Amino acid sequence: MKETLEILKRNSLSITDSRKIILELFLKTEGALAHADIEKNTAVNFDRVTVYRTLQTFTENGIIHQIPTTDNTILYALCKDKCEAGHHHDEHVHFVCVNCEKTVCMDDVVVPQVKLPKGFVPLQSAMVVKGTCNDCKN
Amino acid sequence: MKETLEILKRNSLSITDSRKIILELFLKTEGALAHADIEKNTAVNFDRVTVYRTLQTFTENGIIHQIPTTDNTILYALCKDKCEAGHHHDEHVHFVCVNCEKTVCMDDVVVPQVKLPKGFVPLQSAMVVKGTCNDCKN
DNA sequence: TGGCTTTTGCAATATCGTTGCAACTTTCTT
DNA sequence: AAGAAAGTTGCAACGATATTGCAAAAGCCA
Repeated sequence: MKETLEILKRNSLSITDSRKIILELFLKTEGALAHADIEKNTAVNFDRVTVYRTLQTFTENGIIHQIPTTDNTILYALCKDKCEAGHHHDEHVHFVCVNCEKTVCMDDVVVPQVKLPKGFVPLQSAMVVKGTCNDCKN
Repeated sequence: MKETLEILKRNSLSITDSRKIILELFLKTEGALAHADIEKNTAVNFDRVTVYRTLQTFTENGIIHQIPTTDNTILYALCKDKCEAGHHHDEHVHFVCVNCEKTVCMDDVVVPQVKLPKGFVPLQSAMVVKGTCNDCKN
């Protein structure tokens, strides 16, 4: 995939199998991925450590971002245009479906500003909405 | 502490040492607590398993709620009046200080509604704001 | 108080994430 | 294109975190 290489080059990262394959997995996945999802993926069979380090590298370079969860896992999702420019924001809403358990990024839904008590200075906001997704609304 | 017993009774929970002491810890703590914080607390020295099970019981009964994080831990904080009535919402904003690393509940700051794409039905929202807190603003 | 129910703590196990190090790949230089 | 330098991978070991079964202990109710 051409886009994969472009992204890696743009971030001055060595082109390696694990990076290519894991990045492609993100590119063709709609929702967010947990570390376990990547390991489970049959086509990919890298060492756990490699997956951790790859995710860390991608996060540091603003290629993916982390999504907060309450179940003691970290989810990762691709950053869209804004992030890739280097200015790393993940200020869009994340949606977790209570039925199919998928997490998707709503890139078009911006996290609204809230008015904080005196003395609190906001730097970054994250928002996670739980509910029923598009595919499960029946 | 009288309030401790009231809360346990209201939820039809047996009065045990661990529940009393852990609940009191929440009542006298301003910010959120991680499992580790409770174990570290010198006055409390229960088995890890007991702490896990106590937190689980409290969560199920709407006494405390979980706060999503990106660092692979779960934070717990007391639910205020609204939750205790049985109708479990944790629809207030959580603030994480990037300096002192404390997490506090902003019970007065309500998570705003966002407009979701067609087909997505929201049930519950969580919002975490990172920044500098009241005590660290210097 | 006595008996039933619930909770606790121990032990064992599973999962998750990190670090050091040697072997290997990629990239750079000429 | 070949060798050197730099970066990456995989293994092994470790540490932290979380879960389950079961016997002992504590709480609850009559």
